[in-house]
Amino acid sequence: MRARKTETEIRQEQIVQAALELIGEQGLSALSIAAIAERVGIVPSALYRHFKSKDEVLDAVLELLRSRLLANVALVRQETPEALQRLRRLLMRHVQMLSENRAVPQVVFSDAIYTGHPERKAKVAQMITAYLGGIQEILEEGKQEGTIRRDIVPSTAAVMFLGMILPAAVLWNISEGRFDPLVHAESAWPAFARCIAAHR
Amino acid sequence: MRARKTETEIRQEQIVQAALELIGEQGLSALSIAAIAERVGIVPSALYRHFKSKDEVLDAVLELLRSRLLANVALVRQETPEALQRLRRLLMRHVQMLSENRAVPQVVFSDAIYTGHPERKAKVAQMITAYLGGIQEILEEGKQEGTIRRDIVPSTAAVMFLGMILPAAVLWNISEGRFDPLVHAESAWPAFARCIAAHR
DNA sequence: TGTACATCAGTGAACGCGCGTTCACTGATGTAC
DNA sequence: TGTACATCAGTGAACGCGCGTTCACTGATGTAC
Repeated sequence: MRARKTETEIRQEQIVQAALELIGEQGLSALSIAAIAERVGIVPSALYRHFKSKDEVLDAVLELLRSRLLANVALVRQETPEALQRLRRLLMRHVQMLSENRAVPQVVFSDAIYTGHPERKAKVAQMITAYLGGIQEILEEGKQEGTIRRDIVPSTAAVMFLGMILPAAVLWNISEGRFDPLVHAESAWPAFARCIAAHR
Repeated sequence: MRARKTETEIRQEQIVQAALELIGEQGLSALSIAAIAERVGIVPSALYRHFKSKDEVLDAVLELLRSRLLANVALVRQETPEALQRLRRLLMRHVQMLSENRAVPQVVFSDAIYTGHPERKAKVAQMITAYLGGIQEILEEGKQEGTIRRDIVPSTAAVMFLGMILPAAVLWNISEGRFDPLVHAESAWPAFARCIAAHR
């Protein structure tokens, strides 16, 4: 059966979305042009009408993840002015993003996306650095407000913040969903907050 | 040039070691039988005198990593009796292990080692669970000693402990070594310790 | 309103490369006599 | 001490499979007249 003819722009979105889902389900290493095409409902060679190569698809996937990741930081800044509240919400948002989008950690962790592509590795590095930068900024502001301890080093605390998310993502992935990142985040947050909050 | 004939037992060790190094340098997805053989100094087909398949090599690599990882926990228990000191040393040991052995995170994070191999995924899961279990035990004992806060949930704190290591490993990897896990660990530890230590 | 034409996404066959794996053969090493 | 033999690790050629990619052709869709 011949697939309905569809504009390139729409097909590109469908392709990136399909790739994202497949990465989340089976990991990046199992991602193939054939699988993407099948999910979109076209034949593998038809995909090349919309992307020049598999690499271009991966770049587009990366770009989508980047925008979603950084959107969370901006969103949280708008939601509430207080540093600790912002971080708490960011944590919850991020953890929720995980369950909706298993692809995030799969891509960040994957070596396949890097090897032989230094510029792509740099892009992921930049993406994570930007995210950490956002967290650091919130921490800095909190220090000035007086809600965050003075002796907290923002760059360290930002990485520790990631430490509530990354291991949870790994465990969730490896335990076939038995480990619940949301439960962990809710349990870890009070300890983390106590750790960085100024004494009342 | 023909390679010197060598006992299977020795060659197996060489092969596993070579695989471990290659994974650390280039990632699991770039690991090939040809590359392993070249590093050992034999021809690809000769590798099959010592291992039945690439999967068997990977299993052996995994087993080696498992034993090294868990050895750290046992070692630290012997070194010192006090819970906080044990954790501190475990952290330092683990971080140092990272710099000597980039393969650890590469394997744990890789999806390629799992896809289509549920029993191997289970093995990694078990390996991480055992490691976390060791940390939990130390925490439990610390609570009984009175050096660790009563309201700390050991399972949560154990995952947070991993949170000082995993993100550091990712950042180290992605930043091409610019981010230093050891520096991070030393900066993060006081905050973590304050977070879980009982008030004096 | 109807017809001819241009555009471009979809198709299936085929190609080529990388890579794990097999196999018949080689030759080094240790052992039996 | 010397010779014949068994064992088994090493070799290179070849195979087959998966997968990304190309290409000539098809046919749906929208536009010009």
